This record gives sequence, structure tokens and C-alpha cells, in this order.
Amino acid sequence: MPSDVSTLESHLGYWLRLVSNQVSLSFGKRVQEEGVTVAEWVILRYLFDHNDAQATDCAKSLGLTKGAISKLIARLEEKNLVIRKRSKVDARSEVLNLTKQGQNLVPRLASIADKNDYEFFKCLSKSEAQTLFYLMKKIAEFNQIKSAPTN
Amino acid sequence: MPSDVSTLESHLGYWLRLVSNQVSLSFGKRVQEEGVTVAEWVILRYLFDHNDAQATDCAKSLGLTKGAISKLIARLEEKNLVIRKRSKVDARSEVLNLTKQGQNLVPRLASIADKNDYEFFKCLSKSEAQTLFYLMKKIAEFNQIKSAPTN
DNA sequence: TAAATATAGTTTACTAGGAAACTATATTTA
DNA sequence: TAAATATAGTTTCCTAGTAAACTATATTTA
Repeated sequence: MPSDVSTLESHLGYWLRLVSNQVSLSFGKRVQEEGVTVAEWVILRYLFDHNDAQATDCAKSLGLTKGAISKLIARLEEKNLVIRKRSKVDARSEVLNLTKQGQNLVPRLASIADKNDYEFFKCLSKSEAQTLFYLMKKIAEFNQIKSAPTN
Repeated sequence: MPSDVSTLESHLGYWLRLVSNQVSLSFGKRVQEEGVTVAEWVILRYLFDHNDAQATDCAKSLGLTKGAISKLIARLEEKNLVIRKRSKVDARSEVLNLTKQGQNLVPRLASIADKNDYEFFKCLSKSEAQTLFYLMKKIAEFNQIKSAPTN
């Protein structure tokens, strides 16, 4: 007689967490060579497309809290990859930009991201990968998870 | 002229992380009512099926490091949900079991997990959900991510 | 048997992230 | 205009997780 208690494996959330954790771990090890982390890469890539960005916009677009962003920006500034300036029009907010060094780094990180994604998901056919993109976007949209509209 | 720098959204890893983080966050808020966390639920569910389990087996099956397991077990013991005993046959290892309280809790947590999964993924059709299960398992298997073989 | 090595768990130091309280500045409203 | 409220960021405290060093016990090997 089977147990009526659902298993871990019967939940999609379990599988997503399991796989996602490993993808990020693997990616983290790769970008470490460039002196940054996965979370930092995400901010850098966002700023690459958004000059004079505001921390709050960044948080909303990337689905993070302002607390998380605050800490990441502070670290990126220390690493000399991001410059923060107080806004002239609103003394509460700040204006974010990549440094020259930051701008040079982003393409290299993008290559690493491409490679990591390829290695991890190369077991999927073209159409399976497309399906997975489609499903993730559908879930994100349905559940109102914000994502950077950069393309 | 388009940038040759790949976007965040062009990586499956990005989407998985985005969605997975939100699923876990949502689930975490729900199980909080029962006084436990997502990571604790995972351990409890494992121990529900594995009497006299060893921490190392637990770690391997769930894809966690022994350090992570060590801290989680310590907390579960404090919460009186798990009992740890030193093994008689091997003084290095310990024998893990749920307390009566832990056994009673697991079915309630399983219900919450069911509900959370349903709410988050109800935007998917039956066949889409099946496809997502299939793809996650395929990726996990290909990349040798360990998962509890409880069913 | 003594020394080397392997294994089980713990601890420490780190990144990732949320929640909530906090400071400072802007904006609304009475 | 004064008071209330909203917004931008920061800080603190928590959980989740890895890596690496550490302790203690077992097992191998010379």
C-alpha cells in the first residue's frame, strides 16, 4: 500500500531548485576566474544595456530586493567595475554606470555564460531547449516574476 | 547593429534561477507556518522514507554537501523533529530518525508542497507539466545531479 | 604493528538572497 | 506651510549553500 505523502520528486519546484542550484554553482566556478560572482554578472549585464540606471529599477528588472542590490553594487564599486554618483535631480537616488573596466569585462562574462549554458543543456535537442525557454517564460509571466526587458 | 554580447534572457540558466528562486521563496513562506524551512522539509521528507539514515547518504541523495546537511540536521534536532544517535558499529557515523513529531509533520508539509506546486505551475497544461518534468529529469541525469531514488 | 590514508561530521568563512527596521530626501495633503 | 506619507538606499539578522580546514575514528598498506 503506497504512502499518501507526496514525494520530493513529484514537485516541479524540487526539480527546478535541484537543477538551478547546480547550473549556478557550475557557472560560479567559471566566472570566478574573472573575479566576479553569478549575482555580480547579472548586475553588470544589466548595466551594460542601461546607462545611468537606478538601483531600484535594477532590482525590479532582475527580481531582487533593494537590499540585495545595495550589497552587490557596493561590492562592484569596490572591484572598480561600477561607478555610483548621487543624482543631481533627486538626492535620494543614485546613478549607476559601468567603469571602462566593467564594460570590458561584460563581453568576456557573456562568453562564459554562453559556454556554461551550452555545456549544461547540450543534452537537450534544439526543440527541447526551445520548449524549456517557452515554459520558463510562461511560468515567469504568469507568476509576475520581473525580468529585464532588454530584448 | 546588434550587440554581440549575449543577453541574460538568452540563457536557460538565467530563467531557471529566476523561476526557481521565486518558487522556493513562495514555498518558504507557506511552510513557515509549520515552523520549518524549505531545506528542512527536504531533509524531513527524505528521512520519512529512510529509517536509520546516515548524514552522508542524505547529502548524496539530495545533492548537498555534508556541511550543509550537518547544519540542517543540527537545527532539526533542536526543533525536536529529528533524533541523532552515534552508530554502534562505526563511531564516526550517526544514525538519523524522525521523532514522532517529525513523522506527524511530514504529511502536512507534503500537502503544502502540493499546494505550492499547484499554484505556481497551474498555468501549465497537463502535458506541458509532464514535459517540464521530463526535461528537468533529463538535465539532472545528464549532468549527474544526484536525486533521492525514493520512487 | 606503525604509518598512511580514507571516511563521517563539524566548523569557519564566504556568496546569495529576503524581510524588516532604519536614514535621508521628496512629495502630498490637510 | 506643517505634518503625513512615500521613495531611495543602507544595514542588520536570518536562511541556503559551497569550500576548505579540522577532529575523530576506521581501514589500508608497508
